[in-house]
Amino acid sequence: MLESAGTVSSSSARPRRKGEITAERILDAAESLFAERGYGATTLRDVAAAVGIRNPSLYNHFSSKESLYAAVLERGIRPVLDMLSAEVESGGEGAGPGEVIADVMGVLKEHPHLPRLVQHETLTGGQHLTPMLREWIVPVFASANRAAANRGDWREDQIPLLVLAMYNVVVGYFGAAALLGDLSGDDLLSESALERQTEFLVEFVSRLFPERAKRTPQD
Amino acid sequence: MLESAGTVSSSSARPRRKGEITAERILDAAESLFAERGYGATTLRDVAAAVGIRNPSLYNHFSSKESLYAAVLERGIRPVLDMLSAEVESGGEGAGPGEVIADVMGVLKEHPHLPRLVQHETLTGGQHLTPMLREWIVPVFASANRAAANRGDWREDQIPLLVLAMYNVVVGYFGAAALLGDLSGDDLLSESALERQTEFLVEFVSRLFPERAKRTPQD
Amino acid sequence: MLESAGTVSSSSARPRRKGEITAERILDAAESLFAERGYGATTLRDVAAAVGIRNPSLYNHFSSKESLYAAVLERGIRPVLDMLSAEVESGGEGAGPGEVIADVMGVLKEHPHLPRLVQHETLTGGQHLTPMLREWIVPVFASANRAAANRGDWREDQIPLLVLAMYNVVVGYFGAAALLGDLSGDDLLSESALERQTEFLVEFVSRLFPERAKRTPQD
Amino acid sequence: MLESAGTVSSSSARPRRKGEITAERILDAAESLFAERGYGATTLRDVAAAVGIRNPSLYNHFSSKESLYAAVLERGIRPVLDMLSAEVESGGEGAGPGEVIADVMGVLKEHPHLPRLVQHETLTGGQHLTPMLREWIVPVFASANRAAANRGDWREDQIPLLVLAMYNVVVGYFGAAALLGDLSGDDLLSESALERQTEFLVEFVSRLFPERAKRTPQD
DNA sequence: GATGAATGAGGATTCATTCAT
DNA sequence: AATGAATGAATCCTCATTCAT
Repeated sequence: MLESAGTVSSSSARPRRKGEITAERILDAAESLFAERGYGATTLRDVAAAVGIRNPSLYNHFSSKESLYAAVLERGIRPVLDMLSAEVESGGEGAGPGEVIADVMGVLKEHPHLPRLVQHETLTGGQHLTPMLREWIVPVFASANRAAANRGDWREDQIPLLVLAMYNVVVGYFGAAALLGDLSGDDLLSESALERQTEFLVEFVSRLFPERAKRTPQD
Repeated sequence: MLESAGTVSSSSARPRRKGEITAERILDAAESLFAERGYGATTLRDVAAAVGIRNPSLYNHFSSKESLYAAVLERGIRPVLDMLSAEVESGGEGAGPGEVIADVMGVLKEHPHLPRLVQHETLTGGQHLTPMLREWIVPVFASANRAAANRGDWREDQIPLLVLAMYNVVVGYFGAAALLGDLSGDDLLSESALERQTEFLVEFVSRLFPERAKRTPQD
Repeated sequence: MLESAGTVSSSSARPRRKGEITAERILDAAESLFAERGYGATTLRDVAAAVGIRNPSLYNHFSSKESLYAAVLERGIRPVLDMLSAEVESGGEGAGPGEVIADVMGVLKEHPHLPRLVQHETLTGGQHLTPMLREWIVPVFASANRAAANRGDWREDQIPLLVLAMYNVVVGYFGAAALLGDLSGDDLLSESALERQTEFLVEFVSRLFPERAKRTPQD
Repeated sequence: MLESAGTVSSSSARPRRKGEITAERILDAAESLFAERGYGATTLRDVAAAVGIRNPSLYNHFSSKESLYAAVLERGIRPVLDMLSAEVESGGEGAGPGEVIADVMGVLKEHPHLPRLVQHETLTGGQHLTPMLREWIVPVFASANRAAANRGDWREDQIPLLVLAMYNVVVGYFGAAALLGDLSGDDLLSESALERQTEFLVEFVSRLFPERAKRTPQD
């Protein structure tokens, strides 16, 4: 998931300075812990311990807990937004909802902490979302609404609810993974489980937008 | 359990003692704050302040933060479980998915903090869920699975994912209300918004289980 | 030790009112706890719990923790002082050190908490000893010094140290009972153990004041 | 272990780091306060104040109040045990009871808080004594018993009581010092007072084991 | 006489943060 | 870049005490 931070001494293509790599390791640890416990319940001591350094050393890389959190969100959310932007820019024409879902799942599979991170943030009102990130949410939602509206299958005033529902289905799966995994013994984040979920989601949207053909002819 | 706190003035069947009413107010405040911030990020000082008492007075009613949290979960989740149990006991025959959804939304409308509470709990792995509550989750999930399987519309191995998806759609709406309300200006928890969401959900499930008749040829 | 507080309804010679008996029970519980833990580490909640009442009810009988403590000391120390006074008043002539020791042990046997109580008090500098009690200590010590000096067996400047030593031997036995009992399994406060200790003490002092006859002839 | 803290100025063999010296000062302050008030009645705030640091800084050196207490006991009791062990190892042959007493007093003179510390601990049942320390008590007592039994002056079943008595005489002196000093104006812990007490104790034991020659006819 | 409720003061402990080294 | 030490603020919780009932 995180190419083993092990010995970096060796010759890497781009030689990272030690500090740089430490910052990265801090971000990794913080991402995991913030995702698990949320901002308020995560302590910098735990982050430092996970990295293997002492508490104050974090301040050599991030100026405060808030800024570390912002950096984690930034780094985590960026690729998703990039993907969605690309999707949007391409007009969303080629890609049906199934393809979009599959693409999203592809990105999330590589960043499995992100959805929980976002859910924590969402639950608490998104107070820590940087303004920049907040600015992204509205247009992404809007373009998703437009895309969905294009399908023509739903009443216009239900479109936002539908988008929200899809968001919750996708993101909620990751959020529930810990508890359900604990209760059932299955690992919902395993390679195969994620594949099954992706397949399920494609089927899921295909039922919600049944007549894909309908859209393109006259559009 | 919480007959609308409305007029406390006089002729009540069971005269509440002062402490009882305070305990209830503590539960109310705690429910709201725990729902907003989660267990770890909620401070007893804030709970006390919301009730209008001093911090140590909480301990006249609850022996610890944990026990207060347990009481909040207990009180909040009980009615939902009761409703679901009733639904299950009635064999689930009469009620189609739409009706169940509508019933669930009816209960949640009265306990709008509950879903966020449960989402926080879910995200953090449910460590604070009392064993009693954990015991409930599995059978409820199982019976939901059975009910969904009866519809015959989905591949068997997709049924649990479908149930989870429905759970996330229903619960996620409440969880996102704060952030979206903040961004869009709409109050997703208003009477009308909840009605719209309920209506949407009925439509939503009707698309996922399209041919209701199909199931009960001989029933 | 405390004639079973059980049902008091019955006709006692002196009919105690309920409150009176409660105060006594409070003193009993407090004596035991103060002896065990000392003043600072004993909580009124524990005292109340031992009596079977709620914390604030103590204030119907004693105006504060300090005054309860004073009452415990007062009640406990009084009989010892009385005995010692009597011993002193009788001129100390008839009684040899052995008899005095035996008498002291006889009293302490009935008040086994007292020595620990006094030791706690002594260790912390006796700040809580009521002035009245402090006033007693000096003359009792003085008369003990005189009695010991009369024996003529010790250098005069060693007399106070000798008295102190005897005091420590007698009182220390009770103080060590808890720990030694725990380590060895024996109950140092059992009837038989106390008898053995008394016998030992008589022997002990007889060695320290070997020539008892010496004193009386010409005195 | 505690090479007289005297001049810290400069040329010390092992250069102490600042933290090390602070930890030592914390131990000193804690030893004094625990000895004065016992574990329960001593607050970390007072310890910190005595050291001249703020309360939470203690946690940079000791992980909890309990562990600080354990460290105090450990550091304080160690030298006494070492001395007693040496005494025991040397077979106890050469040294008569008087010499042992004098040696013990020599050590305690350097650690005048220790006896009170131990008395507090003893009074409350020794709950805080680390298991390691508890393990020491039994063998030390046993070897003292053997040594005393060797003298042949006492009935065998009185030996343990005799050892306990001697322990109480020695330790009790320090415990009573505060109160008696307060009442009489003398400082029982002054150099001269301790010398007088040592001299007294030698005399004291010589009376309890009068005929030293008796033991070693053939030795 | 007893108690439920309330509370100011304080107790141990944690946390984010700073700073000299 | 890392850390040991220090700390103000805050956290959960306890305690002695009060007061209305």
